[in-house]
Amino acid sequence: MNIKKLAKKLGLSITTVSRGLGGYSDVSESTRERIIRFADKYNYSPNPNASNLASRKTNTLGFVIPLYGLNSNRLNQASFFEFISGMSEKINSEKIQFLMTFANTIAEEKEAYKRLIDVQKVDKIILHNLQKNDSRIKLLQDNNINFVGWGRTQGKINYPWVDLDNEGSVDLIMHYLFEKNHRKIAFINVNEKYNFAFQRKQGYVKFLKQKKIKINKNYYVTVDGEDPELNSAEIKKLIEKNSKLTAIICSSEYSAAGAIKALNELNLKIGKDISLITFDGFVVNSISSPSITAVTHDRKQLGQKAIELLTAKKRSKINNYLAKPKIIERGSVHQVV
Amino acid sequence: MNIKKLAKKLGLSITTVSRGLGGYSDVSESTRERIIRFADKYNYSPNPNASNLASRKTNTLGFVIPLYGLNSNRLNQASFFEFISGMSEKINSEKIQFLMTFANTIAEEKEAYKRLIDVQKVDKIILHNLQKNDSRIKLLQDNNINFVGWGRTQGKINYPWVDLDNEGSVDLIMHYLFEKNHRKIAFINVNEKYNFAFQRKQGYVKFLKQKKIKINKNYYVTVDGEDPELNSAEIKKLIEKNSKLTAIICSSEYSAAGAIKALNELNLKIGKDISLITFDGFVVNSISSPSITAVTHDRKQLGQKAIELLTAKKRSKINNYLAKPKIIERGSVHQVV
DNA sequence: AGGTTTTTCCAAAACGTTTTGGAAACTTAA
DNA sequence: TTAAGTTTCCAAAACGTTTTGGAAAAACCT
Repeated sequence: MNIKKLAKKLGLSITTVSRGLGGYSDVSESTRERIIRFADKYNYSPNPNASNLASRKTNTLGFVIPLYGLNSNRLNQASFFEFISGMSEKINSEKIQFLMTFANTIAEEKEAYKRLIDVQKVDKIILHNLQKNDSRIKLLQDNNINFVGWGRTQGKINYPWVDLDNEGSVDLIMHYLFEKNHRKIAFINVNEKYNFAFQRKQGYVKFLKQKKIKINKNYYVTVDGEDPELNSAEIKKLIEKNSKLTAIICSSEYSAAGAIKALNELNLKIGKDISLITFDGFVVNSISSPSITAVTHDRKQLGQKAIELLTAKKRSKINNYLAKPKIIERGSVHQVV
Repeated sequence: MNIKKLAKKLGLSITTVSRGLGGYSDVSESTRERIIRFADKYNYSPNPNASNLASRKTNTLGFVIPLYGLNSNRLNQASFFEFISGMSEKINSEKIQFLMTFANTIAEEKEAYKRLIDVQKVDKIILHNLQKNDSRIKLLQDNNINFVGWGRTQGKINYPWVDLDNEGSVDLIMHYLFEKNHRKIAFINVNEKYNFAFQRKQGYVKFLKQKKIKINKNYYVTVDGEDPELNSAEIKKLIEKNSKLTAIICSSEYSAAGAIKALNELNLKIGKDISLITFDGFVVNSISSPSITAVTHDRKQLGQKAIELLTAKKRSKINNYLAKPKIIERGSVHQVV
């Protein structure tokens, strides 16, 4: 079934059928309804290749998943599912094609974006894991690609984005811990080249400054996900060195896992001898006992918003969305006496 | 840049350029090289929409990820990444478009397949989570879709597939445990409607029969991923009831997590008081201390093989691939004295 | 040299849409 | 009643490829 046959069955021109389905005002309401009824009946739906070709668009959204660095560890990959499945829902209601691709190295990632643009001819992209100064933005703008960032940069460039409230999250956590009388709080962050990590550090630093507490450099460390053994060891060292520590904040699933392991090995009871609070905790909380208190964002909604911004017709003033952090209390944070 | 402009620059016809890039024998080697050189120079790559339209193919591969039942739990979603990233590598070298979609319910999943076929016009599909008798196979065959199954059914239908060696894996585990003098071995499986779960049970049953050990029905239980609390509770009950148990096999990340939690709560030391061995263990092993011994398959390779079978030109006799299971020893299995 | 085969190229049709620039039919205004 | 405007439709061009059915040129025989 194609538009030609359908037009014949309807006794209409191809043009009218096309415009009718497209919802244009130059076809009367009554015939439009008839067209849609027939399209339904004969299970017609326009060939996307022909449609895209004719309309000089591709209507295709590209998404690159990096599997190196931070995301080389499976624990940290969990959050993608949430985000992507959020996007997916919105994508299905628009008529967008969703193209996903993986990259095992930085080189591959760059290659992947080029491929998406040059070969696959995507005209939309969701950019993520933004660096402080991200060269990809220029690439996309130069190629006139409609994009939304999942994350912000530090540059002055104005572009639509959605993001977690990274600074706010840490602030929220710090307030929460402070109320439970924690004062010696370690923060295990990820590499600050990721802007979200930098923002989280800002939250930590600003809170302490505001409370006029001198920052103890031994309490702050960054770990990447690349070497699992190193991770746990690093954290263990941190805890051993700083015996007065009462709480640990983890910026990734991966470091939370490392922390749990380290604390177990040091025979410190989580939620009793020492407190642990993590970002996300998608995975770790279903394993550890007690479950781990976490700060989370609705990542599914974040994915939905990203698509909304991407497909918004009028470039309205509000071209971004900041998710609200929420603390989910479980059993891993105790009151200091 | 398009083929017309490129042809002009080359002083050749559009046909020759197209056929040259397509590697047809009716363009001489020397001009073909020239064409490719020019294509490279002017960064030309054919518009996939036009190309697919003209060649009456879509060259698009569809993949549906279910997020309900077994896969509603994030722990169990980890294995998808491996498989998909394996596919991805092969997909990039062929010129296939990869379309992914999510489904939160069975109804949505059925809808998703229909959508892929009717609307998105995919002509290739990787089918997975196969049921014992899977109605989707007929749907795909009726619609003349080229597909490869990740998993087998019980029907007699001949179709290309890749799969884990489910029966063999359990057999391998049982031998392994047996050699360490385990005799009271529980098996926490997932719902047997999934054929892979059924196959794993077969492995368990057959081994015990072969060893002439009567099957203790209390030692076998299935848990889905839908209710986290239930999961851990169920497993706890199983352990409490059967105090002679020396080892537990878990058929999913999720039940392994439940088991770890249950054992912790019962104050049983893993790898000392009781042994634990799990399928995959992608996630759990990086958290638990001691790490969990696991049986694994190379899922990345599985994804690669799936694409290989999908794109194989000649339907050769060998249209399937069974991955080899491997036990990765960590610290969670002890010797029974 | 003349005929035959092989190699190398190309013009034109086709794929299934969308969009442009009217034209016909119907309404409204004077 | 007629001119002007509005509504509703459509023919034809365009999008960028692939493929078909030759034709010209070159190579090979005898």
